[in-house]
Amino acid sequence: MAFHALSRLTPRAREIVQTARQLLEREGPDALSMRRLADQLGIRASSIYEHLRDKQALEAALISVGFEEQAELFGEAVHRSDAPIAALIAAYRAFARRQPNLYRLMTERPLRRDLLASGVEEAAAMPLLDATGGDRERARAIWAFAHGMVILELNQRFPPGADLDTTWRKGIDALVGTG
Amino acid sequence: MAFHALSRLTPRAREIVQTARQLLEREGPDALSMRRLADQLGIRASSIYEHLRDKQALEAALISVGFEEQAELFGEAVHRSDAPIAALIAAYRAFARRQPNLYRLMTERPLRRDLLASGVEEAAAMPLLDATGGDRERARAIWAFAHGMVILELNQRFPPGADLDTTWRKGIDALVGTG
DNA sequence: GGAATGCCCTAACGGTGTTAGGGTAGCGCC
DNA sequence: GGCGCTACCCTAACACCGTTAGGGCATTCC
Repeated sequence: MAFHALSRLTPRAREIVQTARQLLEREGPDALSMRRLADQLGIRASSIYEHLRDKQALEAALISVGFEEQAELFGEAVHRSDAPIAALIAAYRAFARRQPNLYRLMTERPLRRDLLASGVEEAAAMPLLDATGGDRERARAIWAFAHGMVILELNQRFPPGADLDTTWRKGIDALVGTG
Repeated sequence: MAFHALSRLTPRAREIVQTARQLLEREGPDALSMRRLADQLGIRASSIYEHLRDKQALEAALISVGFEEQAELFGEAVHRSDAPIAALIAAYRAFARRQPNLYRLMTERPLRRDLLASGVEEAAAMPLLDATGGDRERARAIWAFAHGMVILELNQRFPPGADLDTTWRKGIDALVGTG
């Protein structure tokens, strides 16, 4: 199911995107260059353009995959639990920690929505909207808190000793109320 | 007072940082290259290295200035208002909207604290800690929410019609409680 | 056999951060 | 007056980046 976001790509393009993902996550954002990626594939950088229009398209494909996986993970979390919001938030944090570089790529700049696989952004957002009973305001506030916590944590902006589990819990309690 | 963060730099280095700030804010992050900056100054890129160790040092100087200005603005907001947290959050949002590129630079990656002017990060964080009466957990949760809202807004991640003023208000109300 | 498709190549362009090594104008000091 | 020092700038080059132009070579299909 995780390959649907790439269904419009040729098989070779899919391979390239998969390799790019491993490269990004294993060696960090600076390693995700067309030349480094080509090295990894055993070809020259210019050959990549035979399969993907440019680097933006590559990044959009990676982001699409990320959204699709989020949709799956978050939907599952909501369904499995009787405290759906807390479960979803835990899944959100886990996603970011497991693949911090992909998470950064997905959030650090405005999205090129015209390059994304259609529907993936909405699919990733849906479980939270479900969990809040369709309350968009609350969903947005919770999302903002979760993203803020995740990215400040990834960027090591909290003091070393900070008890972030407690901060998460208190923040969620406040924003969810009796949800 | 906004120049204290640069007090360890030579006068020429200060000029370069000021020019860099204008360039960053007026033409965006891609414009902040050593060559573009040098053009703006009427010199060659390599001459900049006479005054600043490298680009990281330049960015650290910009970030230091940003923290110092935040400290001043946030401190003022807290002192002027009888709803200090709400006032501080409004100032936080205003800072980010007025200089989005500097705000991004300040938050998008882990800080090189060894390169910052000493004390500026703490000075910027102090007003919020004051406003929460020293409650670090609450301060962190509020900060995470505020940063999340700001950066998602800057990155245009909310739907076009979203009523963000309401989201801000509800989020703050929930996190602040009767504060 | 001939055409089309898929995939890769070399070579180059203009951009990036950065370094090595050299120059020159102005100032204080003997 | 001349010496040295400081502040400031220079050219040339290196290795990297994304990207394009133009060419080659096998496999597949008619």
